[in-house]
Amino acid sequence: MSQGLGGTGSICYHRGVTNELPAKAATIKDVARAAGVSVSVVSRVLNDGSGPVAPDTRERVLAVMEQLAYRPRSAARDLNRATGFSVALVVPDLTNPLFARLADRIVWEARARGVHVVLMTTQEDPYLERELLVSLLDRSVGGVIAIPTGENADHWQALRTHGIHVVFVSRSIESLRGIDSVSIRNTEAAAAATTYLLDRGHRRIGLLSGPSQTTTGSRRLGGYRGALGAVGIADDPALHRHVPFLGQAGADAAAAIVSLPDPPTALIVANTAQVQGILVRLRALGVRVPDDLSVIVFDDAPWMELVDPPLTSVRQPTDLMAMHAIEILVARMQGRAGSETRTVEVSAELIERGSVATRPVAAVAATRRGDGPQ
Amino acid sequence: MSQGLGGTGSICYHRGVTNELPAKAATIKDVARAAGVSVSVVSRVLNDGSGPVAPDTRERVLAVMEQLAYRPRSAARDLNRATGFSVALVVPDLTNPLFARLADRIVWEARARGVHVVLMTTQEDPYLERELLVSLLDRSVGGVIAIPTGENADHWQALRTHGIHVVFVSRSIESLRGIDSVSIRNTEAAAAATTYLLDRGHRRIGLLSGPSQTTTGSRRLGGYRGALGAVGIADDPALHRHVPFLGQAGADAAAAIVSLPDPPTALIVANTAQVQGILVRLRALGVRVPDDLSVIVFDDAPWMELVDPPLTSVRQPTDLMAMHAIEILVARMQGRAGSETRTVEVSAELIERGSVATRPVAAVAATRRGDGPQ
DNA sequence: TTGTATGCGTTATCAG
DNA sequence: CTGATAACGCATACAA
Repeated sequence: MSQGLGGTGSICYHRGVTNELPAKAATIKDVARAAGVSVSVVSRVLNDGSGPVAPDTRERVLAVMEQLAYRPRSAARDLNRATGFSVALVVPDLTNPLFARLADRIVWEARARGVHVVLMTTQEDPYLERELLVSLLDRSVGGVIAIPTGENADHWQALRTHGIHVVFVSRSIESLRGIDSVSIRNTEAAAAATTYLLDRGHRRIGLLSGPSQTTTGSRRLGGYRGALGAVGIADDPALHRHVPFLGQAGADAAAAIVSLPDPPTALIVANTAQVQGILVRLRALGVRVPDDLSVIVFDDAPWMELVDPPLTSVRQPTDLMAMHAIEILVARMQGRAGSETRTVEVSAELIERGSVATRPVAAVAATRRGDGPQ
Repeated sequence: MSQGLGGTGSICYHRGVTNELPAKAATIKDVARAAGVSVSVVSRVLNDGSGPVAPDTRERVLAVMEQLAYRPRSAARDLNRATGFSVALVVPDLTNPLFARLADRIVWEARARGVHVVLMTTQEDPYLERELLVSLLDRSVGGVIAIPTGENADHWQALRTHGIHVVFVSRSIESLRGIDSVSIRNTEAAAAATTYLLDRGHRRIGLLSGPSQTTTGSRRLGGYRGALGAVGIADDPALHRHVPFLGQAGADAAAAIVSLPDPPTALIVANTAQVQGILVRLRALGVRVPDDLSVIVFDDAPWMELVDPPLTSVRQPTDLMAMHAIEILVARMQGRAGSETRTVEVSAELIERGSVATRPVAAVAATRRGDGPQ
């Protein structure tokens, strides 16, 4: 199945040139002296609008800073402010392409605003998450953008009490009113995916969602139920499973559902972290997609057009979400942004590919609103 | 092809409960007063081995800290040290699964050692990279782990001159001796992949690698050439392309190579960032894999077993690389780790799946070493 | 417009 | 074992 490459030993140490010694960095005082001014003046040219500085003086100071390769020390500046100007990004893990994309864009947007991002991963573990939140109490960051596990409501509150702003992305915590959040319209997205399947003749539709304590888990279930109810289909509990994000519970649930006495003809995989595992299991089970089972997955990824069949998916506007999140957070850190909490919801998009088949069912309700493929 | 979900407007603001006011955090002085001791004592219990403290005194102080929810302020601590104890992680982008995995593991390993990691992405842009490196001169971090673009050798040096340690991962910079690095054995891995194809009867083998100024680009080409030369095959320049990491140059190059008068029967995609695009293009061109063209890709990803056919790939031990990188960096930041630079090279692994066909070529050299599938 | 002095929270150096 | 006190590098009232 696999073979090692490049020899037997897996590690090799190689000794090379010697490291050189560090030099002593210039301080604001050095600059002041070299420029023949006081530290206050230097400080003022550093923070542009903080006070009057004669044009030529500024020029001179700037030159000296350049020549001395002076860089203001962040630790010293932060000591005066209430908190640092960095933000923490707390995500479950980076192996999930959705989270990786979100992180990528958030880092990008943050850089554009001059703020550093310290990255932390919870691995979906509430205990680990709690530790991370506690470590953030050192005020090294001025705010946090997070995809929360769903637990630790008290610790999230504690952060805010300590003056550290919080913005939830993708998921949020229901019991925690008063925290800004950015996400897709989960209810509507799930409802639309369900309706899409209904429109194509499917009547028994399965749903694999995230844990019920996450908003993505509960709301997507809500949307699914709503769409089903709208056409008078009773919710069959056997067709739905809340599965954890990690582990193979998703695959197991998929296997269980397709082996039901009266199996579904379509399946919505609303647990982003589980689509890989579920698809692999379905394949192993010999379930043909879409002939035996139509499939729609959350969320979209580049490889989905390469698999057989190409996957129909719900794509989330990660760029937009990242932008809103960082924008809100920075606004809060700078004191602007009003006192009311902001809840931004953006639309997801259904990407039609080949994993959904049309069922030749008796009578497809002809009274459905016309939101089919364009 | 796609449809919006959840209504027309894409954004929706929702006003909710009011944010509450931040409280003033306790300082070491507050703790000292409340515990009836001096700040020195509190400082000592904070940094465990820094001085003698009576057992019961410690107990009392600890209790007060707990009760006051005291958290030492990082900015203040850092002001004394030479640099902060965080590290920066500089990667091209997180949409590349390899880099995302690396980042995930590095963050994990870092947390285990109590160090924060600030994430930065270069988007493969040398100018952007330079800006980032300059911003690091504020000594907010004590070290950097990076996948360098290949340029900015001077700026990397500058960092070290300012006392900030650097460890390269995956790629390194040839001209920069004296910087620690961790990577796979690129030459050997590429040679092994090439040999694997040779063993299966392929004689015209194409290679799509990264830019020549990156070590992954140059060394993989070296390994490929070496393997070819070892069996007396002349290197045909038409079969090899250095392509940038971003953009569709990879797809274009693939298209060009397969439409050659005498096209290759196998292709090694050694540019990790380009495999998606190249595969999509090949499919669009109607090139059947592996019937028309055998394919081996760097690096492995979970979805590769889902595509048709499942992709044979070279997997990199990201966990191991992450561990070595952070270990070396932390060692340097703590002053341990000798003066000679460390170059760690780990083995990659060939994952055999279905994208390589055996060619019924006249005479497959029977004198090859037996490193076939196990 | 510029300089002086003080504070930010912690660590480290000493003397008790 | 404990407690003053001086850095650490920068920002900022306030005085000149």
